[in-house]
Amino acid sequence: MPERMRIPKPTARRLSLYLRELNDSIQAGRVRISSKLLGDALGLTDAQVRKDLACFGQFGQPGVGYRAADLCARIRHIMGRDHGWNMALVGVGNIGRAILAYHRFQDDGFQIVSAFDQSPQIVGQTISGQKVLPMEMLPQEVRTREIRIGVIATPAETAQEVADRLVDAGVEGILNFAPRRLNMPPQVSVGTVDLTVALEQLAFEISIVRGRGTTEVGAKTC
Amino acid sequence: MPERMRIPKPTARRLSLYLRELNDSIQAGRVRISSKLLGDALGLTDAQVRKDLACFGQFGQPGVGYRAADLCARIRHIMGRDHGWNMALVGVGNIGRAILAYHRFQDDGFQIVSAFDQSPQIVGQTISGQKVLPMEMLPQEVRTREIRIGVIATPAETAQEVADRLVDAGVEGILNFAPRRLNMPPQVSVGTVDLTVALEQLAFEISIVRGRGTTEVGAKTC
DNA sequence: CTTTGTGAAATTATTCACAGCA
DNA sequence: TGCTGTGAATAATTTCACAAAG
Repeated sequence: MPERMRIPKPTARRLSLYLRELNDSIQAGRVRISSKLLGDALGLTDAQVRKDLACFGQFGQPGVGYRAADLCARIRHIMGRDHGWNMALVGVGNIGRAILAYHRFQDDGFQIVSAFDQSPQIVGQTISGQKVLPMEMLPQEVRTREIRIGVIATPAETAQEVADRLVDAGVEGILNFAPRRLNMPPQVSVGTVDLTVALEQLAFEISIVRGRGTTEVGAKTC
Repeated sequence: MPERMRIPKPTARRLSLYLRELNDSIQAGRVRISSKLLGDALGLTDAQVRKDLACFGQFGQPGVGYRAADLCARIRHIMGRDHGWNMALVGVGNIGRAILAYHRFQDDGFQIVSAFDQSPQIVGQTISGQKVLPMEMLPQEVRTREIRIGVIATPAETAQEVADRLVDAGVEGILNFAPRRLNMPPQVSVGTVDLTVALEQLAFEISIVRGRGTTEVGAKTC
């Protein structure tokens, strides 16, 4: 078997789903699991699951399936989930507060260890156990607390500036909740959670499902 | 030019981004806009932008570009954004409260008009101006308030059941914040916002960018 | 008989490149 | 010249289908 390869982006997205389903299955007492079973639970074909897993080597047994615990540990390691990730939150408004209060993150090994806000009214308050710090302390906090991920929960207008400051401070990745595309150097990874986009996509799908199968102007078969 | 066609899923995702950028550009006083300009702002090629827009007919002028206001109106209509969408929120915990407080939704034409919770402790409270109702009132509210979208912000365990009740009540689409795949009839559209998946993808990308370009076991060139 | 791993085929999406219009 | 619309080429992803292994 060859050695180096590139993981398709869709595969990377699904990895997270495999991990969750695997955890649930193990919790439920399952010891072995087949690509069919995994796929059915997630709405994927068995072939898809096998192709995805094959990216990381071969640890299934023909005729038997995968050992759930092994597979799970393997994927956890691949995804860097076998250790914790310290995160800094910037922007303690509505969304920021929800993120601070959302303890599932902690359970999953992602911990917000520092929170920042630009507003003097908010700095100094303690919210969900986090004392909100002024932006000036960002570089120092990233260094001393080994923060690797920045979470942006500011309005769109300040998102790019905050992102730049996070990168300067040394984070390796950014999770962006602001409805704005971030311009970042390629060595910094960016993930986006955009509620408006999610809603608009949904509205679009609904509009298509019902009534006009397309637009009324008509266009070619793309 | 032919008449019916199917919109590629990636195109549907980008439509939302075009709309936002177009709004910003118009706000900034721009009257005409080219595929190059739009693409640069969003990190896409000009060809990509043109191909996407071509799905809905042709309204660009060679040598000139698109009339920003026209294009914007066109996309708004296509996406069903030329009218409001009434939504029901189910689950008024951390995430639910954040969604209620997130007034950007309202600005964008998506309005939460009813909120529900299973817990007797929460039912009856007024949160961000919404009186929380018991689940029993769901069908009636969906009917009388013309609710078309259900937003699920419950724990994973109850998400499927809530989804079923929303569908029974008559919603056409569901926005799911619970970390669980929903099994739905095909005529109901589902959008998912999954924070853990977003974070894990980010962690995965970071792990790959630095150090090992792949896993140490090595696999084939997928 | 079941299920993996995987080439080969099919499908889907993106980029190229250029004719034609302003 | 600048820019759209689009067929043709390319690239990426998924599905098929089957040999080999338990």
